[in-house]
Amino acid sequence: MKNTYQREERERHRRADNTAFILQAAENVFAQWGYSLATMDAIAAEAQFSKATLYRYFHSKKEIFLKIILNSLATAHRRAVEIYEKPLKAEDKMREYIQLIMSYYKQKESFIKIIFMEKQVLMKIFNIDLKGFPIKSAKHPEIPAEFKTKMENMSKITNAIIRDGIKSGEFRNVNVQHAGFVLGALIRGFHFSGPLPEKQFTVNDSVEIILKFFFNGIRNK
Amino acid sequence: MKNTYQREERERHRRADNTAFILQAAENVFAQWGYSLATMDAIAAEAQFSKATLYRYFHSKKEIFLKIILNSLATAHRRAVEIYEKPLKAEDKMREYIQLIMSYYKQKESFIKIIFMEKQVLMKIFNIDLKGFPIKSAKHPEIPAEFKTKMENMSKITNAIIRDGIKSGEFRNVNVQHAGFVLGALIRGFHFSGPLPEKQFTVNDSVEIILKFFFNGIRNK
Amino acid sequence: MKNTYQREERERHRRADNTAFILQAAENVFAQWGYSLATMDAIAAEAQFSKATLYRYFHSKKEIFLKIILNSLATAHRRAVEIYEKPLKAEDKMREYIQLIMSYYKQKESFIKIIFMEKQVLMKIFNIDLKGFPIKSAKHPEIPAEFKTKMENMSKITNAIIRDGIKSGEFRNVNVQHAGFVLGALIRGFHFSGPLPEKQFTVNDSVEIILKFFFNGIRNK
Amino acid sequence: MKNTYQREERERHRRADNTAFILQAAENVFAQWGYSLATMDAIAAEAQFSKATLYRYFHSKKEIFLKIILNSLATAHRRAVEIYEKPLKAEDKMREYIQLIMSYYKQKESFIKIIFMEKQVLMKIFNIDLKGFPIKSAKHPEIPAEFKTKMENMSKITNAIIRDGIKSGEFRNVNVQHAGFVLGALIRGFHFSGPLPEKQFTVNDSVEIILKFFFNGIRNK
DNA sequence: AATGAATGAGGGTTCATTCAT
DNA sequence: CATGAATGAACCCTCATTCAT
Repeated sequence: MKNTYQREERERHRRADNTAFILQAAENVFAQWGYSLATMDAIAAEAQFSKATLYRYFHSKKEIFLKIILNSLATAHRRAVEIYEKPLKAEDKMREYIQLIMSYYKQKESFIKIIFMEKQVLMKIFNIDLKGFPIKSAKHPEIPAEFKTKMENMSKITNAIIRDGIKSGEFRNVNVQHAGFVLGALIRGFHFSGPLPEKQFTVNDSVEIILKFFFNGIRNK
Repeated sequence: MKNTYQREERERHRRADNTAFILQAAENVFAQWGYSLATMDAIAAEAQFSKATLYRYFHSKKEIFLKIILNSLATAHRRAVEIYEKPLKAEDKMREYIQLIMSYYKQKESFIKIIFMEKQVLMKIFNIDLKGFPIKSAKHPEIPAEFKTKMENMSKITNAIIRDGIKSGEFRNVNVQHAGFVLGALIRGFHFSGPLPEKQFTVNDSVEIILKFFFNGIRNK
Repeated sequence: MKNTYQREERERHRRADNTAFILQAAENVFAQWGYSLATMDAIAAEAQFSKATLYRYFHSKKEIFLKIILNSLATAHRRAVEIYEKPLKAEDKMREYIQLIMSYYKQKESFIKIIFMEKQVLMKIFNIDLKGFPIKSAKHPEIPAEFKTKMENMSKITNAIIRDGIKSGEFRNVNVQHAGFVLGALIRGFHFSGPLPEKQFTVNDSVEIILKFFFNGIRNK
Repeated sequence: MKNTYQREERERHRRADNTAFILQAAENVFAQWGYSLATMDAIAAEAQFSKATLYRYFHSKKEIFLKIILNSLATAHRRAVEIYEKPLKAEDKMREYIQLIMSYYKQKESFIKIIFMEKQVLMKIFNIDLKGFPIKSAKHPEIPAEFKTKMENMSKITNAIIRDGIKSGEFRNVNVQHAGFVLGALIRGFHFSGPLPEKQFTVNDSVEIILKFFFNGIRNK
């Protein structure tokens, strides 16, 4: 009896391990090639598994991609909350927050791209066709909601940091929504800096530049 | 209904330049699907031409894409120069410039996204393989240079406006390179605002928000 | 352990078998249609595989064709050497040699025809463009050399037989190069007898007729 | 009245001229590329006509090819008859005949190839499918007969020359059918000498070598 | 459980042929 | 008559997915 239980336990562990391992391999491949150009062959090779084995752990390429995005968002969100709860003044929270997001973007390159690409592409991945009808038996119909919630929560944290900064007198009494959006835009814009290799700042440099300008502006007083 | 309208549209172009028409159709498709997911079938359908006909006007999918990028850049660059040469003070030049770029991004739909997000694809299109060696008899060998130049010129204009503003005392003595990059990032970031439909600002609102924060910062003095 | 080994062995066999099987099917199709008119669909149908499966075994149509040519030449060459090394007088060696080549031509159906008739195609297959410059990253760059060598070796054997016959006094002191070429031409000419169904000799009849005329000529002395 | 007649005459002339001109252009293209690789675009370019115009003079690529073959055969046949009727001794007739055929082969390269290619390919061109049923409305159902007759007539002339030579005592009393076939094979074999560029004899050299060996054989007496 | 083998459904591209002026 | 424009049908090849062991 105990034997059986242990065996199952072991199995479950192995399965979980393999799942994580494959996801990591897939992440590498997606990061290098983007979604369309990444092939299951490449993922299988990276994971040192056979292609068919991937299908024992995931239903489809889409599902793998989805899992990675959601895992990824969950992690980022968790860390953002941790930062928010630290006993720091707003400026320092914001510094850490920007640092987090920028590293996150850098690390999760390809997914971030897809997220910010056109809705339709994301929806294609989500098995939803463009007229609004689900394509055949959509296997993950509610997932976009989960995705959406996670995304919104991230921006709520940004806004909260700013609001606290205003309350504490560190920041001017700016429109919080606007300021939050501007900060998000700055980070996004720094990340998606185009195909030209010049002007590549390190994460730390980026953070300081963003902060300097976001705090001070350029106007001469 | 849309069909009929498009057919008529095409009729009107009868003896005129189908090239432009196809490019526009392709632009729509690319904007919606990105490069890899866009098919020649889809482009043909959008243009109301047969797939084979596309090949009367362009050698390949790559070439179509390339033409769109370059046309697009050329137009934007021309307008940017016009603005720069207007006799305005820096703040107003900057306002017009931001307005131009934002409308341009909006008009070219999310097509611009591909430039900023699908580096791999872009390199494939430019006949450059990912290990850095050019592949076979590239039919557009100098085009990356042209592309690069255009892109750089755009950022030179941004920098020039800022530099002039500093000289005239309108702006603080900030690092011009950094300021230029921050401004570009702001614009890009505003445009690539992700799949969530909330917080969609009009172009004019966007411009004012960008200006306000870029000029003043959020720090309380 | 032994089981595993045997399984692997079996697998290896099956793979080799399939490869051979596909090559045979392709040979039939090429023989019937020539290179350009032969389609991968036809080869797949002949081999009772799906078209996609062919690409598990070969990279391209070119490669299939190439493999067939080289296999074919290698076999013929091996047999020709065997004959040459037999302890026979020149006339009998020549008889066997002619018989070999004719059966070989017959067995390889009119596939051989492509070698002798579709030079342009052959050069395309060898990744050599028609103006004489090699195209892109040729995957079989040395193969033409291998091919050429094999072809030349065949004619060297012909010449050797004739030279030996002259030395032994069986043949007149003719120009060896010319005689060898004439013999080769006779065999080719017998094989490529045109679309008219008449005058089809059996291999044996062909051999005897060739020998009779090649030895005696038609002049009255 | 006379005007009308002249106009028609002129028209007829021009049409005939254009036809001939296109045929010549097509011949050049076929000669260089073979049947499959030759495109209507290439023929149109060579003829300096538009592609559509070709279709005013011929129904299809096939028909063009067919016309060329038949014209070509007719010409060759006519010249062969002329030679046969010359008051020469058999050896000289044969020399001229071989010369004619070899030059003809050289000049009509690609067609000769097709003629000696597999029956099925030729039949495909003749609009006859492989099960023996004509494909749709075969536009030239009897043409193969015309073709066949011409081919047979050529070999009849060969045989006649040999037969006359035997009668006059110039040649030994060989089997005429065989000798004729051997001669034909020699010529074909010389022509289809494979993809290796070596051993390319001029027509005149070829003729002399063929004659020498065909007359004398290689046996030491 | 794991995997090598197999494939259906497309992808971009070409070309003989027809259409419309 | 001549032709530029248009296209359907096919071609070679790829890849996410399923099958069979």
